[in-house]
Order: sequence, then structure tokens, then C-alpha cells
Amino acid sequence: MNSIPQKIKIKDIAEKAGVSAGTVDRVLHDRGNVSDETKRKIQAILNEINYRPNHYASALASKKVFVFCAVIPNCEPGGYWELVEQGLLRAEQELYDFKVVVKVYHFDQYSPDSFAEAMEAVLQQTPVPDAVLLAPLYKPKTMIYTKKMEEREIPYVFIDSRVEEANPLAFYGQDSLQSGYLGAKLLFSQCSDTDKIAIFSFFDPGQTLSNQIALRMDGFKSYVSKNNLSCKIVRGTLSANDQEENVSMMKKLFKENPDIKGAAIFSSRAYVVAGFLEKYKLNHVTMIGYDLLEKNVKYLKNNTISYLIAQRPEEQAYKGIKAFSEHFIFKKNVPQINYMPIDILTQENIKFYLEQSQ
Amino acid sequence: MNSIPQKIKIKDIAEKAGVSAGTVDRVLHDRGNVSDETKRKIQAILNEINYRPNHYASALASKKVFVFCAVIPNCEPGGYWELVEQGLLRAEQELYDFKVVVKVYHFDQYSPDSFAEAMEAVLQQTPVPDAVLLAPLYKPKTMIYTKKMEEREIPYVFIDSRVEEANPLAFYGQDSLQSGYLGAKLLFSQCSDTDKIAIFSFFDPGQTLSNQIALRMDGFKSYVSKNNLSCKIVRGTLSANDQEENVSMMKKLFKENPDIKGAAIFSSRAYVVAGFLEKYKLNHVTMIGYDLLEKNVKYLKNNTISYLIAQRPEEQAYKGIKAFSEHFIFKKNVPQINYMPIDILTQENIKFYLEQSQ
DNA sequence: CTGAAAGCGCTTACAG
DNA sequence: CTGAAAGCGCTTACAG
Repeated sequence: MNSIPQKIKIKDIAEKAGVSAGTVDRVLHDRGNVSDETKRKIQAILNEINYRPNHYASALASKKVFVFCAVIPNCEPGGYWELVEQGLLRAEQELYDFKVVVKVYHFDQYSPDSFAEAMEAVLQQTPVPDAVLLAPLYKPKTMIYTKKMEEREIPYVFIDSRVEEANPLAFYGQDSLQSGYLGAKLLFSQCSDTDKIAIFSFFDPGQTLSNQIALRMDGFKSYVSKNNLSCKIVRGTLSANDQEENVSMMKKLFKENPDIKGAAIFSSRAYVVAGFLEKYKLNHVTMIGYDLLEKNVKYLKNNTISYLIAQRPEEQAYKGIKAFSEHFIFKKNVPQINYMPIDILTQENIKFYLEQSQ
Repeated sequence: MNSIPQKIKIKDIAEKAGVSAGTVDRVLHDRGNVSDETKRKIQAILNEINYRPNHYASALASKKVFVFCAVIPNCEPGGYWELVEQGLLRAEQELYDFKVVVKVYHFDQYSPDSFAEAMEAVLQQTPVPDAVLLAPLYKPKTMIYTKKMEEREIPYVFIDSRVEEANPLAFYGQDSLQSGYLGAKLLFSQCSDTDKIAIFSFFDPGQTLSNQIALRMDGFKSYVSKNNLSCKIVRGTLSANDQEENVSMMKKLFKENPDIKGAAIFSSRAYVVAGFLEKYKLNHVTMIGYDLLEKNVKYLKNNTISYLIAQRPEEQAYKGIKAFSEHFIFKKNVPQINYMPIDILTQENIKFYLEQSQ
């Protein structure tokens, strides 16, 4: 009548071994204070039977509080990192009954030093964090702190981009090179191979261009060269905070190059360029951009942007925190490299991605 | 030191109300045997404080076994419905400790009668299922059984497609009309507006074309008419089991219409047409298809198919079962209409969707 | 109608 | 090194 097969419990194992449940628990979690003989006997039984621990009961009984820290750039309202933070909070909510706390630390995404400060604060906080999630925007500073965490045996997860030399518990993010490559393919599906294309990027005072943007640009170029396209590429440099300067720069660029047919920008702020194209009615310019921000979606919907390429930032953060709970609470192995799908968004399917915030 | 705020437990409420935990439990779950006065007193306290029940402890203590039935078409290896079944099994695995069993019933997807038989079996099984997930391929038969389930107060979830007149706990699937519309857009991004296009569909002996396929076709046509395209459309009818006949049909079609430039097929078996195009080297024909099947992916990778449109079948089934656990175990409200994103797959991003099977 | 007790499957001091 | 007991936050008979 009952279709659930009888589950094996610690008590069953204890009886078989002629010991108490406490002792079985000790070998199960390898916390010592068991004689070699008893240990062998219990392990023999464990090998024979298929014991599946009930991690919910375990968490209920355990007094352990987990503190997971997250180190990400400051969140502007409506900006990319706000989506990431939402994922962190969703994971925290979901893990509430497991006594998990997520503490978020922010840094200035244009300042490697500010990243370092945040990491210092994390490593000095009490209680010591059980694990750390971080967006490793800058490789040298990242290496300093991954090393420290490895010394202290604090597992860490990368989101957004990754540093190959480090050894995180897991990584969740996009293959940036490939997303740049796909961006080129989509742009040239609307443009001719010989067209003039404008590529925009934000001026970077400290020469600290983040990994991801640089890789997307490489991917874009690799599409062009692999397919022997004879397009001409012109560059425009944007300012992060001076919108007037941006407008005059773009005015000049499009005046000097009236034959520009396509535009691409590899940061999440496509709306800066799209706003210009719309205002000055440059409808003949096809544009592609990155990331599912409200401000970008507006221009996708009115056809100023033809394609947006997205990377599920909320899901990256959510899965990053969940990786820690899988590791500590559910004792599961987590795959180390987890590329998110490179989602292609158009006017026709955007609606369903917007609904998807879970 | 401990950042977890003190949680309120049933015992705390019981003390405040001057009753026992059992009585609080009775009003919490509305299972009667409580005097109006006690009930009021407890509810007053409940309204004041923010009690968050620990559903894990609740499930642990409860003896209730949940049986969820799923009614889906037969799974061919490598076929669409196998992906759905994988999602069912993943959900069952994940809910193992909650004493959840998922029982899968299959039917012949070309036979409404066979669907009805499966539903009969489900409703007659012992124990009575706590909930039923189904793919409502055929509306009239579906209505018969959704009615019965509503009478017996058995919640049900639709996946794949939905019947608007019914009232499921939830629906997980694609907006088929829109996915057909997007298919047209992608095809015409590679073809000219005036090209000749071939549309293929499987011959349907019982005139029981499933909802979804018909809607995709409508969506496709609506793109054509909305954009005033002057393309010519020719039709090809395929057989589900006679591959030789299919080849001769397609030979004839392409011989008589050498100017066919594009091809579309709205079922999951794009590989039947793509295999023909590849074999007879019709490289000048651009093709779009549906669903992330291995056999389709092969032709996406070698460029016979330009775009595949996917709908996350594994996730539909997984979320469908999870909707039941949210409802029964975690007492959460489940959104009723859940459209899956319409994923656009290309050679460049397919790899990351393949890795995504969770 | 209500409460006390036992139990879900595990962990955690504590005593020896 | 080991076991008995208490407890995690709930639910479930059972007795009254």
C-alpha cells in the first residue's frame, strides 16, 4: 500500500554494528573518537547497504549557523548588479530554515583597491565566514585573496567571470568570448559583411578593463576574422558619468561616418547608445547589446536594439549560494565550471524572460 | 554573535495562549476539535506575531506519503518526451525525503482514446493520487477528466500546452503562438520576403492535430501577414513511420519547386527534413525547427538548421511536480500561468544549453 | 475539546 | 573511546 521503500536510518546501522547511533554518527562525519575496529565494522556495513542520510533531519538537529559572504560591485537601481543581489537574497530566503545567513559586501567596480578592502573586511569579520562568493573583476587582487582563503580552507565561488589560475568550489557565469562571437553573428545577420560598424566602450581611467568586456570584444573580432568579413570598424569611447560629453562624441562620430550601419557595445549599458540612436532617429543603424536591464529592454521593444544577449545574473548568484548549501548541508559534489546559457533576446521572446525572475 | 534572529516556534505560541502545542497545531492546520474561544485566542496571537512554520520539521514528523501521478505520451529514446520524463524523475529524487512518489502513466500521443485510458487508470489507482500532472494534448478528452478531478478535489497541473477552460493549479509551457511567430521572424532574417518557403507537418490520421503544432503554424502565418510578406508557401506532409515515403515526397516537392529557399517544421522532429536536406545537398535552403533533441542538434551544428527554438521540457516537468510540493508541503501559492522562455538556439550557443540539464 | 507523550531521523553535550 | 539522554520543530495517536 505504501510505495515508499523502507529507508535505512542511523539507528538501523547502529543495531547491525552493535553500537550506538552516536558512534555511527561519528564515523559518518569522520569526527574521530572511534576505535579503528569499530570504525571498520561500521564502514563495512555502510559499504554493503545503500544508506541515504536525511539531510533535513540533520540540519534540524544541528546547531551550526552558516555565514556565507558575498562580495559584489555596488548596485545601482535598475543596474546589472541589482539583479545579482536579488539572486543572493532569494537563496538566503530559501535557506532560512537551514540557519544560513548571507552577508553582502559591496565595492566600487572601477576600483581594484575597493575590492581589496571589501575582501579584507570579509576575512576579518566575526564570525569567520564559512564560504565566500565573489565577482573576481580584477585578476591580480583576486589572486591575493583566493590564496588567503585557500590557506584558511574557506571555500569560494566565482560568479560573473573567473580567474583560471584559482581553484574555486564552483564558477557560474558566461563564456564571454563566445558571447562576443555570437554578438557579431547576430549583428551581421542584419548587416552586410562590408558595412561600417561602430563599437562603443566605456573609458577606463585605471586601465582596469574587466576581463569580461575585453573577452567579448575579442570574441566579436574573432568572428569577423574567421569569416573574412571586410567590414570597417570605428570606435567610440563613452564616459561613465558625463552624458553630455557622450552625446557630443556620438554626434561627431556619426557625422564623420554617415555610413555606419551597425553598432555594438559590450557592457550592460547599451541604453546609452540606444538612447542616442533613438533621439537622433538613426533608424538605419542596427544595434546589438548585452544584458536584460529594464533600460535596455525599452530599446529592444521599440526596435532600436535588434538583439540583446543575456546571461542570467540572478541565477548566477542564486546558484552560487546554493553551491555552498549543496556542499555543506547536502554533501553533494558541485560541478566546478558552470557556464550559463547565452540567451538571445528579441522583441518576440523578451516577455517570457522578464517573467522568469522565478 | 549569532546573526539568526530568534525564531518563533509552535511551543512559544502555545505558551502565550496558555494551551498545548497540539492545540496550536490544530488551528494552524484547521483540523477542527478546537473550541471557538481557544481558536480565536490563538488566531489573535498568530496575527500579531510573524510565525514562519518550519516545513522541514513538519515533513519530518508527518506520516503522510504523497503520490503524484504524471500522464504523458510514450517516451521514445532521444525523443521529446524522454526529456519531460527526466524532469519528473529529477523532481521525485529531490523530494524523496518528503515521502513523495511520482508515478508515470504513458499514452499513445496519436490516440486520444489512449490518453483517456491512462487517465482512467490514474483515477482508479490505489491509493488515490494526491495530484495529477498531465500533458493535455487533446482538449475534449482533457475536459472530461479535469472535471472529474475537480469534483474529487484532486489538484492538477498542465505541462506542454493548456486548455483554457480548465482550472489547473498551474501550467508550465510555451506560448505556442508566439513561438511560431518568432520562428517566422528568424527564418525571414535569413530569407528574402519574396522567397518560396516549404512548411512540413506530420500526417494526422485522426484529424487530432495537437494544439501546440496548430498554434505554432498560426503564429508563423500571422508574422507573414502582419509584415505583408509576399513569400509563397508550399506544404509537405510527412508520415510518422514511413521514412521512404517521406524521402520520395520531399524529392518530388523540391524537384517541382526548385526555388524553395526556406523550410520550417513545427513538431520536434526537424531532423527528418534536415536529414533530407543534408543528404541531397540542398545547402541553399535555410531551415528552422523546434526543440533541443540530440538528432536536431546534429543538424544545427553542421548548419543544415539555422535556428532551433526550444522550450525547456525537462524544466516544465520538474516545475510541474515541484508545484505540487510547494502547494502541499510548503504551503506556498503557485502562480497559475507560467510561460517558459522561448529559447533561440544557434551553433554558437547550443553548447551551453546542452550543459544545462541541471 | 484538550494535553501529555512519543516519535520523525538526526546531532550534541555529558558522563563514564 | 562509547553510550544514554535530550533536543531540533513539528505531528500523531491516545487518553481523558
